[in-house]
Amino acid sequence: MGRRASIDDGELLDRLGLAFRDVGYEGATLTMLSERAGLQKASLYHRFPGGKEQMAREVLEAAEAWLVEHVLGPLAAPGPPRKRIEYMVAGIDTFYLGGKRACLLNMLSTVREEDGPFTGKIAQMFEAWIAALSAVLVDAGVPKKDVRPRAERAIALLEGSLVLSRGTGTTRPFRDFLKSLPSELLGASG
Amino acid sequence: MGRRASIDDGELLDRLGLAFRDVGYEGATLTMLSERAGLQKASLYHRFPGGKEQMAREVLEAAEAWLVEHVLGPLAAPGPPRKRIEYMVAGIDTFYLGGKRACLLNMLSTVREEDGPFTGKIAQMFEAWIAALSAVLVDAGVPKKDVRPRAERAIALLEGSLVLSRGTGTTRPFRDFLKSLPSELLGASG
DNA sequence: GTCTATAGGAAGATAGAC
DNA sequence: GTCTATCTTCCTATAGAC
Repeated sequence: MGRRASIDDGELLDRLGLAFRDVGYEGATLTMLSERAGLQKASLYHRFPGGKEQMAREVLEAAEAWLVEHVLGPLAAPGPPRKRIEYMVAGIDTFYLGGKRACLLNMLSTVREEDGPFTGKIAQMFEAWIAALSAVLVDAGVPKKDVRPRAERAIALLEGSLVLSRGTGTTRPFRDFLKSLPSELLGASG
Repeated sequence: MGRRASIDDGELLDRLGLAFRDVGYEGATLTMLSERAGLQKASLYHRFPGGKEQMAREVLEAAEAWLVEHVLGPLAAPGPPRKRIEYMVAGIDTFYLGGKRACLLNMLSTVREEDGPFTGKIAQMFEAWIAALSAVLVDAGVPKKDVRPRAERAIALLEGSLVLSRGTGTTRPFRDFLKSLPSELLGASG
């Protein structure tokens, strides 16, 4: 066994994730990642032999695990649809720091090549989220043909409100979106 | 007078703009910009002594001019609100190539520093767009308190549908958004 | 496991001929 | 105005001590 790590894997991936979400994949330099992680570059390479790409991949996988546990899981749990959605809303608020942090899926879509190393996983995560929302809407008795469009619209509003919050320098678009999300999903009467 | 340019300024800014929208500011290398422009690096520097940052700034200014002419102008023109909105929809469809191209405002928000060189202009363009939409909604008789939120929501949906289209590898979210936009703005009865 | 130091290469930017 | 060739800086990645 080697020496104890000065920072545990979860905290490390958190910090790297915040960095990628601030400046994107290409914008994140090893020097910056090293500073935000509190580790020297060589130490990062010790933990991520695959370099920056591996860091981003593991960050994305950690985000996926988070999504499953705090969003997809609760959405699929038993209970009234409204409660499940409210639970998701709380999770989203935490994850995006009230609108102060961008979405990793958006920031990692900017990678150079046509089909970057994250394209597949990103599409998969969007699909899983939309599917989980759709299931709740079905349970809530939303008409079949409205289900998928409404779920997609909710995700688009989430992404867009984050873009707009970032672009205008205020978190209000995101906060307004979160407040309206339950009725957005369940219907204006909600 | 020097020699004739092998490509006019408008076309040049178009090509650079498409490049930035594909891979973002940090992701766009001078080599790539040179290839997509059809000019050598030194030629780009001749036209943009300020380098990559100046290129992006001028691209952003060109986008602003486009926005004013094809979106804000028509929105402010006389005529029935629905017609003005339909005109804007056509403009948006063209500009984003039916959902195949990302939004410059989103892609340039990823710049390194807290307050990057484009932050101010980006906020300004978002604000101008929201204001122009708000004016139309007022003309359409939308209740005062609903106007601004609804305009903001439309812009968020635009941005988000582009993110989702890019992330899932299909233009359907964007196309669905465009189709629903008029009634989104004018009310479900629209 | 973390560090300092450095290699190797790509990126932004410039010089000077045509 | 555009080009080829080059410079310099920054970035990714590695070597090797502790």
